[in-house]
Amino acid sequence: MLTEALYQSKHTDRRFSALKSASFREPGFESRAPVTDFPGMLRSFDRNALIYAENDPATCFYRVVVGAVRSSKVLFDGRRQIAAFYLPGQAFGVELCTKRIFSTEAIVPSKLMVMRRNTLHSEHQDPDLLHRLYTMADGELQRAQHRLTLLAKTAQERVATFLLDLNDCGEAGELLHIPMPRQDIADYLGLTMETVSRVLSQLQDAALISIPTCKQIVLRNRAALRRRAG
Amino acid sequence: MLTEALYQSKHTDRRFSALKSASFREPGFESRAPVTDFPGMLRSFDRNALIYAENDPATCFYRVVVGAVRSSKVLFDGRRQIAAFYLPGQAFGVELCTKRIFSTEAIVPSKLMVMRRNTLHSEHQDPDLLHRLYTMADGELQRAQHRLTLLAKTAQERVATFLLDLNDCGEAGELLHIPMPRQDIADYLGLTMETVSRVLSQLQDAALISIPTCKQIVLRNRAALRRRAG
DNA sequence: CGGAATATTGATCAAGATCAAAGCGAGTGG
DNA sequence: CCACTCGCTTTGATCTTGATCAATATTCCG
Repeated sequence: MLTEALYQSKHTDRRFSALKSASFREPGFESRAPVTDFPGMLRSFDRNALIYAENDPATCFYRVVVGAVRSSKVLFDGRRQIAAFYLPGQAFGVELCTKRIFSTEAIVPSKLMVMRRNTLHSEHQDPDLLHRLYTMADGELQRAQHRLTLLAKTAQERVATFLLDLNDCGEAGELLHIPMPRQDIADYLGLTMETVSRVLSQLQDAALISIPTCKQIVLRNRAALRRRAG
Repeated sequence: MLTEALYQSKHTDRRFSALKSASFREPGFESRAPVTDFPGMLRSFDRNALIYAENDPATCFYRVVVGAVRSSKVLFDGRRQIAAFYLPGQAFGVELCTKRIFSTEAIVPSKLMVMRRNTLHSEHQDPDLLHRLYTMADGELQRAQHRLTLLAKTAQERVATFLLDLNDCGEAGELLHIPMPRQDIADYLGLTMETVSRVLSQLQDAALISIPTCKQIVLRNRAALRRRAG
């Protein structure tokens, strides 16, 4: 199944109109990074729309302008592992492989800058571009390796780590906007939805955070949170 | 603390003699990849010798010629997460970062090809080399992301995955040589030593593997093992 | 042969999963 | 405008997996 951006383009209009609906406004997820240095086409994706699927040829890479994206893989029996979340300003799909290993989906209605990779197979001609791709892949590697330490951590530590990481890549403020549902967080951390929810409640009881709505979390005591993150 | 290869060189002679001892012979871990295409110095490291430490400046990258290497990180309370193992033919330390995020150590007496990175900051001059570095970092990324799926897996699945992965990067034969102790496997998979040992025994009882000695495992039924790997 | 390090096996315990029910909130239609 | 519904979240009760604690067995050395 080919689901790369070209396929998506058939539905762009419908999706774009969906984007304009009132429900789209996601405070805290406006574009923060300059996108002008990233030539390509702007495309819109509905909530849960597939951006590319496992085994698709890797013809494009992407940068989130507005919204949020998850990359994931489903095991034979339905368990799902989320490999990464991408927020505005972050690039993804920069791996050098020809076939996608994870599929990616929009978590909320999102706008992505899409760049075709075959315009990049002139990579050898443009060491600068090559270097930038390498740098992006390297960032991805750093984050993946950082996440491997989750294997050694408890549920509390995993959730605390998640909140702090999300805080680092979002704005500096104490109010965190959580674009993804609890199930996504669970599949990202290797826990169940229920455990994530329980741990968040515990952290609230301990006055480390507060949860005004389930999509908003206030970090009340980042130092203590960092201590619990291991 | 600076522990890059230059520091190590002080001890090279002593280590090299250790390497020559009879105990060094590690069947199945001879050099399999050509190293001639990898200019650099050959250095020897004792068992458990530090190759570089967390926070060291990243001045070199490496390729295993003989032996086995682990890269790891220790949490504040002593828990350890192993990020990767490197076997003969595999390169490591190719991240673009300036400071090391993980430390690396020789698991058994090892010989490494060491290449200084500052000879590489002429990267822009050599797009071919840049491309090769990118390719290596990309391989590292693939493996790290693959390993993230461990978070969703049970102990049996983790151990089965480990055995198959080790088999993939070793020779084609059914006899697997395990250079690392059980504790390393445990810290790699996010389990305890005891659980690793128990699961291996279970797999042996189920006739999927046999364990002639604790450093040797025979894969008796790879298809079934793959099924258990999730 | 002997002793230290590493591995295996057993018994118990606890963290997190599972199963189940209730609560909440946003969008829909009467 | 309110009630209804559907999807998501929270909370509770119980169970299972893997951790922990402890003893024994191997292996690898000098």
